[in-house]
Amino acid sequence: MNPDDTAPLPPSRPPASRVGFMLSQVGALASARFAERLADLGLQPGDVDILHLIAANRPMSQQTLAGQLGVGPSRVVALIDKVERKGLLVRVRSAKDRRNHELHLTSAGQAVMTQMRSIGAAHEEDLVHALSPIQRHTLGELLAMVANSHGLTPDVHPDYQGRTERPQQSSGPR
Amino acid sequence: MNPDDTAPLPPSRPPASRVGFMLSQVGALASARFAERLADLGLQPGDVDILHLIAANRPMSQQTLAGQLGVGPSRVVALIDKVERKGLLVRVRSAKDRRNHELHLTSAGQAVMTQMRSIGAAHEEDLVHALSPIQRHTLGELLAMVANSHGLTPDVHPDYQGRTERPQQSSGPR
DNA sequence: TATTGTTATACTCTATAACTATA
DNA sequence: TATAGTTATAGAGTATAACAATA
Repeated sequence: MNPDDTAPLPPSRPPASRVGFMLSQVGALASARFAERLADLGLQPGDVDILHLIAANRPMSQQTLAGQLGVGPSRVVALIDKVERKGLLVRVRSAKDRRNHELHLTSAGQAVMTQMRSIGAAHEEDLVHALSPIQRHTLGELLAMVANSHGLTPDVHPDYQGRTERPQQSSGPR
Repeated sequence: MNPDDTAPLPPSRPPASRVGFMLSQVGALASARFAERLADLGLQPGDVDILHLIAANRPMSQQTLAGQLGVGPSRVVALIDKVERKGLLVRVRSAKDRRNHELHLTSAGQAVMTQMRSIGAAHEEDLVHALSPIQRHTLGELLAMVANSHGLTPDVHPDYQGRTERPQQSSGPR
């Protein structure tokens, strides 16, 4: 099947009028499937965001992390406790300012980030296994156009911000 | 720009290798934007699921609704209380079996469902405004292929089921 | 006095289990 | 005894405010 074919589709799935719903639906599937793969590594989705942020900007203070995540400092305490208990990061008192906790990835934390790249590839393959390479490319390009037009950046997932306002998760239109 | 062009993309957005992340990202955006529009009508995303289910299969008992939503009967009580307080549905004792509550949409509830169709169209237009009609069609077709290949049905959004297992919402891979 | 991180408190959401009224 | 719906209870998650250590 050629995705560029402009011939009308069978009425079971009206295409253009339900893109919003399908995006919401397939996006939720993608999130859920990825969460399952993370669980195999003993990780939760929120853990990944924290590890990525620290890896990209280390060492990082808890205040800075709170700002990046869009949550209050008190919540960061529990969030970090959890990941630290898994041995993926450590808090070290800053020598320059002893109020400050520097967050560092452990070697186990770095190993996990390497593992995540391979489960990401497997996730990708599972998700779009029904599409040909050209179709995958096309889908990626169209999604990037939509993402860019709404100011979504390639690296930031708006999960934490969305959790601030209720209701945070939604169905799409029917 | 032609989405079928197989030429390599600029490296800022590797297309095929990050479709999973972008699906999760754009899907979350679609859900959040739709939730905003619902809020203008005084509705929350969960309300919509309930109204749709009752509209499709009325009258409905609370037990049946609980089964469809994948939640326990006690939770349905609060869920329905909220929508009933908004005047969109009513509970009526069944004459045949007086233990049973039949759930019916009110005329206000039916009016809301009509309104939802128009906000759905506006939502759609906002979401994919950056795409040409042909590109929207292509995106819809590709998403439908992905959805069908994973057994997603055109009318059911897996939100409630996902809430059962923790963590329910997730980031995508980076 | 201001700032970093922590703890205390209250509030919401949800699941499980007891309860009632019907059958 | 079994079933539909309700209420009671307990646990998790999170936001706000009070607090201790450091600057």
